[in-house]
Amino acid sequence: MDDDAVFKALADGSRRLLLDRLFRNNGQRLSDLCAGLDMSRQAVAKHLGILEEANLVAVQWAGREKLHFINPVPINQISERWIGKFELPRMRVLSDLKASLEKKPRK
Amino acid sequence: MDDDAVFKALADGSRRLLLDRLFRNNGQRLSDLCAGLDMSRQAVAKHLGILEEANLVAVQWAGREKLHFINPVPINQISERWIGKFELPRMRVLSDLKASLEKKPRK
DNA sequence: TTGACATGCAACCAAATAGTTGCATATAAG
DNA sequence: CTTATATGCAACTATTTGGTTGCATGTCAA
Repeated sequence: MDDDAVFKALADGSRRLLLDRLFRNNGQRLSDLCAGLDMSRQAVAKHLGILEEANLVAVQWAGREKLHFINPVPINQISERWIGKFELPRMRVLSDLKASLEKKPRK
Repeated sequence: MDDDAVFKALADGSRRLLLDRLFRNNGQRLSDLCAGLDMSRQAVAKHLGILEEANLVAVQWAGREKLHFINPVPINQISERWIGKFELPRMRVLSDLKASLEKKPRK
């Protein structure tokens, strides 16, 4: 329900990239996710922590390895609750805009 | 196509609130949008500028009044291109997670 | 046990962000 | 014309954020 944490987590490109990677290959370790990322392990760990905090990533320990799994639920919630709000009446809004623009002379 | 600007714009609660307001009542002036917002007019103007930059808000001048209109297109693009990516294979990912968790003993 | 690997924690730093205030400009109204 | 309204621009500030480094802890393997 904390959509603020989700939106903030999604605001960073590195974090979106991490989600992309987990999407392609779920259940990776921290050190796997670091590979080729031009930033330190600790930076990646922080990003993953933020994603975890936003409940976008779930974690499972296996011995000394921390496995990361993507959790699509919060994204679906945003899509359904907030984005859907703008999707559904899309045509109405666009036609309102068109009408408003036509109400005024072009110049 | 600049999804980074859109995500960053959506990351702030005040800006999401402004979009909510425009959704309920499209084509408002800057000073309308300031009402009751516990922040200065200039702060609101900055937020609207960021939304405009991200193409989430379109603007039409009417004399000395600047009217703001919500633009749902970028949100739809995100929803379709990026969020849809996680929505579609939702079941597969969740069952992967379930399988992975069951692979390890609970404790 | 010893050493290598995987991760966590904390302090620190630079850049970006959200907000402020003050002043300028343009339009509408009296 | 004068005044009030609607907005813009710019400088400044505090907080947040994304990143670093150094060191500590825990687990696997030889």
